[in-house]
Amino acid sequence: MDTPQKSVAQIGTPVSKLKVEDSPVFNYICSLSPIKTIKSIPITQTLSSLNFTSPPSVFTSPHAVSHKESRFRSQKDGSASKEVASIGEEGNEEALVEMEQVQSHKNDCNTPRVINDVRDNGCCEDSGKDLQKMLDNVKKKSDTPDWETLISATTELIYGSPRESEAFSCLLKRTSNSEARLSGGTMPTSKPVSNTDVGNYESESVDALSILHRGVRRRCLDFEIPGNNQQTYGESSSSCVVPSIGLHLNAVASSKDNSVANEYSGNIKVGLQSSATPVLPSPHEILIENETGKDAGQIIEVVPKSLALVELTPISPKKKRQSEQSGEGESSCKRCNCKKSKCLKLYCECFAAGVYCIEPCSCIDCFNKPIHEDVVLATRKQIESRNPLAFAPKVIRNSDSIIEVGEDASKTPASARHKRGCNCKKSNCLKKYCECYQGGVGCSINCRCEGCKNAFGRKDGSLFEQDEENETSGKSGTTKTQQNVELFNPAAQPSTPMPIRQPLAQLPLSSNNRLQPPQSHFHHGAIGSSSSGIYNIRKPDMSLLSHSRIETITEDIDDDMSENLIHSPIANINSLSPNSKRVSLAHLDSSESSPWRRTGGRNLIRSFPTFPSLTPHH
DNA sequence: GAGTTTGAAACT
DNA sequence: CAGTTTCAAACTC
Repeated sequence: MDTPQKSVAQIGTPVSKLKVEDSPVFNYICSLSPIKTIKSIPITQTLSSLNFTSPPSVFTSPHAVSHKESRFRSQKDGSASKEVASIGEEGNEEALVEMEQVQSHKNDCNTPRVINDVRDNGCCEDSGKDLQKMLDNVKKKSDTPDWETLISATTELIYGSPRESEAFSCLLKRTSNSEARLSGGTMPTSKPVSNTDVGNYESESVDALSILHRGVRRRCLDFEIPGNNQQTYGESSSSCVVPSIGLHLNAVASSKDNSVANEYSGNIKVGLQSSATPVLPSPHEILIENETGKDAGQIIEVVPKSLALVELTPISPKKKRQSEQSGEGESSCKRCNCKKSKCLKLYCECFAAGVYCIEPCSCIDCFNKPIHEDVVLATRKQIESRNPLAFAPKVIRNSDSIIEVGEDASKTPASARHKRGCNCKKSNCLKKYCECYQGGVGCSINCRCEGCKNAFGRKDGSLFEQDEENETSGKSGTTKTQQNVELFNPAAQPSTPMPIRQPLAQLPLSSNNRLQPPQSHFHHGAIGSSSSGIYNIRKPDMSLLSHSRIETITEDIDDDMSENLIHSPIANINSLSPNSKRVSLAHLDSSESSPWRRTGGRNLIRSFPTFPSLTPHH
C-alpha cells in the first residue's frame, strides 16, 4: 500500500528509526554537553521562528517535480486518513502503530509518493552526509558548539524545511524533557537504559513524533497548486486530493469547502501544501470543535495556516444540503452521485475538485479512488491537456479581501468572479445552477447569461442606484449591450443569503491593494452610494476569507500582473465614476467583441488571468 | 425519494 | 466554433 508513512522513513537516516536517541545527532549532542532540559525550549522557539523563513535553498524541494507526482490527499482506505484527529483522540497508541508502519516501509522507496518525499526532504543520504560534515566542522571549530545553530542547522539539514525541523526540534524537546524527568533533570549521556524507559520515552515523544509525522504526511498530501497554499478547511475527510497533474485544485480551492468545524465531526485530518512561499507563513493553531464536543477546543494541529489541508469527516449529504441552505454549505465536503461518468469527468464534483470519492459519495462504478490512481491521473492529464485550467478554481477572488471572521455572510462578494463565467439561460443566475451564484460571486462580462439577476452582482453591472433603475426599466436577457462593471447590489440580496465562505484566490491583486484606496478595505456596512459601492463589493470577500484557503495562482502572476494592474479596481472606479456611469460602456460593449472576451471561455481562461478582471478594459 | 430542471462538460 | 448530447447537481413536489 502506498501510504504516507513510507515517506516518514525517507526523511533522513538520522531520524528514520524514530528513536531520536539512536540518531547520530542526538548521540552527539548527548555526548558533548549535559544540556539542561530548559535549554531545549529556546531551541524550539528558535526553530519555530524559522518557520517564517524559506527552507534552505540547498534542500529546497523541487516542488514542481514532486507536484507532478503528487497524489490524492488521503485515502479512505487507510493510509493517510488517520491523521491528525486520531493523533489527538487516540493518542499515542496509534502513533506508535504508525511508527511501526514507518519502520516497515522504511526501505520502500518505489512509489512516486516516496520519491516525492525524498525529494522534498532532500536526499536522505546526502542529508546524512552533510549532517555528518557539519557535525565534524562544528567539532573542529569549537569545543563548545553553538547548540542552537547546530540543532537548527542539523534539523533543517535533515528535514529540508523549517517546518519539519520544527517537528524534529519538538521531538528533541520532548525527548529532552522526558529524559530530564527520567534522569532528574540532567541530560543523560546515553540512551535510556531500560525498556521501561524506552517505552516511556516513546510514549512521551509520541506527540512530537506525531507532529513529525504530520509534517511528513503533509507532503504526501501535497497538492500541487503551484504556489498555491490553500487552506482547505472542509474538505471531506476522505476526499482525497487528487494528484494534480497540472495546475490547481478546484475544490480545495473552490467554493464549496471552506467552512470549518461546524459541519464536521471530529475526525480531522491535516494535510500540508508544500510550498516554499507560504502565503500565510505564520503558524496557527487550528481549533476545531469536535462534533461530540468531546474534544472541543482541542488544538488539533499547529501548522502554518496557509499550508494546511484540513480534512474532516464529512457530514451526510442531507446535512450537507441543509447546511448549504443555511449558508454553510459552500464549504461543505464534496460528494458526488455520479452514475455514468465513473467519476472521471468534470461532471463529478469530487473529480473536478481534485479529490477522491469517498464513502458518502453515492457514485456508481466509481474510478475516482486511490486504487485507480493511474486512471485518475491519466484522465486528469487528458482533461488538462484539453483545458489546462480545468481543475483550476472556478471562482477567483481578489487577494485584498481580508476579512473578519464571522462577518455577515449575506454581505456578498463581488470582487471575486467566476473565471469563465456562466451561461445561464433560465435560472436568471439566481439559483445554484449558476456557477457564479453558486460560487457566491457576481456575474461578469465573462458571463453569457441571459436575464442575469445574480444577487451577487449582475452582469450588467448596475450600480446600486442604477440597479434599481434597471430593475424598473426591465432588464432582459439581452443585457450584453449594457454591460458594465457589475457591483454588488445589496437590494438584490437573496432571501437566503448565499454562504460566502468561498475560497479566495489570492491573485496578483496585491496590486489591487496598492492601487485601491484604503477605504476599499473593510468598508463595512456603508452601502448606498455608488462610490462606496465599488468598495463594498469587497467586503463580502473579506468574510469569505474567514476560513478560507488562500490561493495563489502563481503561474499567472508573472504573465498577468500587468493585466491585473490594468484591471485594477482603480480602473473600475474610473469607469464607474458617477458622472460617467456608462462611460465604460464603449469598452464594455467592445469587450463583447474584445479579443479576450471573444475568445470564449476556455480560450479566455487559457490566455487570460485566471481571475477575470472586474473591468472590461483591456 | 422520485422526477424535473438546469447548465456545465463532453462530444460531434 | 457552434450545435448537440450527456451528465449530475439543483431543485420541486
